[in-house]
This record gives sequence, C-alpha cells and structure tokens, in this order.
Amino acid sequence: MKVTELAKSLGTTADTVRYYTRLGLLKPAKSVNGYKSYSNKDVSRLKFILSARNLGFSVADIKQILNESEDGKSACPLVRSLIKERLEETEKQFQAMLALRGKMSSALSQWEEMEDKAPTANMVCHLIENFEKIKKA
Amino acid sequence: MKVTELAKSLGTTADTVRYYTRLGLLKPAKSVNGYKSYSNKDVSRLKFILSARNLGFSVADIKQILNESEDGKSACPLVRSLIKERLEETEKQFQAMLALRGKMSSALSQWEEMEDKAPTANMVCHLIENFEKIKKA
DNA sequence: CTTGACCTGTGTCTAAGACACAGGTCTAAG
DNA sequence: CTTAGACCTGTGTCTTAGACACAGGTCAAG
Repeated sequence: MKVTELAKSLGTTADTVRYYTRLGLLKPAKSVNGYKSYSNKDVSRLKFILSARNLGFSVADIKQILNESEDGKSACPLVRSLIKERLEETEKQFQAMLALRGKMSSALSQWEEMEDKAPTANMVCHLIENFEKIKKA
Repeated sequence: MKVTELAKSLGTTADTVRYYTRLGLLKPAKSVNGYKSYSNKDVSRLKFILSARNLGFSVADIKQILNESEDGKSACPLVRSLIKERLEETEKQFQAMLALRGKMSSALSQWEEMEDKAPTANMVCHLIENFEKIKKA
C-alpha cells in the first residue's frame, strides 16, 4: 500500500501519513523504487491514531500509548490518566476562549457606533486603546 | 530603555519585546554596546500591541494596523473589519472546543467503569477504539 | 517513445513567543 | 584596581501538527 492509498482509505491526507511515519508511529517497508509500502498493521495503527487524535490526545501522547502497548502492557491506565490531563487543558482553553469571545463581540458592537479617528503621536487607534476604559458603558 | 526594562514596565517578557522587535514593530536605536535602546514612542507602540493582542488580533493584524497608521491614515475601518474576521474564527474554534470537551468528558466517565485490556494484534486500546461505537450507551 | 497526470520523499514553513547559550555589563566587596 | 557573582544581552533553535513547495519518479494512453 502506498502513502496516498492508505491516507484516502482512512479519510486523511498523505502529508499526515508521512508525518506519522517520520515520527516512527507507522513503519512501512521500503519497496523497490524507494517508495514506502504500508502493511495491514499500519492500517490498524493509523486507524487508532486518528481515533485518538479525534479524542483530543496529542501525537506525543499517542506515541507513548503505542510504546506501552508494544511492550504487551495494557495502555488503559495511561490512557485514562492522559485524557484527564488533556481535558483539564481543554477546559482552561475553553474558558479562555469564552472570555475572549465575549470581549471581542462587545468590542465589535461598541465600535460600530464610534467614529473613525486619525492616529496621533501616542495613539494608534482609539477604538483599541480606549476599549478597556469604556467597556462598562 | 533596555529590553527587560521596557518589558517589565508593561507587564510582559523580554522575549516578547525581542520578538516584536525582530518583526519590526518596535524600532529601538542601537546603543553604544550593541544593546537595543527603546524610546517613549516604542513604549506607546508596545502598549498598543499588547492591548490589541489581548483583544484577539494576531501579530500580523497588528503589523498591518501599524503600517496603516504610520501612513497617517485612520486604522479604524481596518480594525473593525479585522475583528469581525477574528471573531468568526474564534466562534468556530469555540464551537469545536465545546464539542471536544463534551466528547472528552463523556469518554472519561465511560472509561471509569471499563476494565483494562491487554493489546491485541489489531487493537491498541479498546477504550479508544470502541468509544465511538458505544458512545450512546 | 512520449506526453501528461499523478505520485514520491525530502525539506521548509507556519504562530507566538520560550528557552538555551556564550558572552557582556554592572554593582559590591576585597 | 580587581574580582566575583548576579543579571542582562542578542542570536539561534525549538515547539504543534501537519501544509506546501519542489525536483524528480511512475504509469497508462496514445
């Protein structure tokens, strides 16, 4: 199986497959012409990787998980502990985005009824530079 | 004013100041010993940059805005149009994070009552690989 | 045999700084 | 004056997860 073939069969891109290959997550044999040749085992591994990415695991996480399972150990405890970490991070980022979204949309509406001003020596754009001050208005 | 001095006075890091300097957003003079020497104008520019970053503008956006205002033009129209774009992006990412957060926390709770399993030839971790299937349960 | 379409691996690029590092500066003690 | 140590400097490299560019290889149709 060639790289594009594998990628398409699982709904991803050749670049993604190549990336995982570079990291050693997939281990294709080298075919005669130097092209990479992927096995059925690579197919299941890639399937796993894509599922895990979809659940918010980082590629580094996945590498760790695959290593664990290659030693014959159950990766389940590691998986549970990693997702706890990732979920906490996601929660933090989520709250940050929530706040940012609020700020941005309040700025947008505030700015709609404000006039344009030319820059001055110590003011680039009064919309931005006065935003925090009049936010409560 | 030296780099750390400027950074601390506005509550940011020397690395950040150096980064903006590399991009040409700040234009320090070179002092005798080769150190960068920042002026009051750099102080106001940095203040502006930090406010804009805080509102979700990218550094590239800010570069554009500064260029506009350096030509003496009002940057307000550009600022309004850019924040509209950024807000849309933020909204998309926000929805994506919302969905991801839901998926992750549902996985976490589902996995708490599932047993560990050793890997098999075509299964790295059954928690991950069966998640989508039994999600509704 | 040649054309063109598609594919390949390798190398570089992204955002926004953080970090490493070898060396410079500055203040206080001796 | 000298030396020690603390802190500072600029430059260069690293990060994520791939996307993209590119020179060259492969393959089927003609």
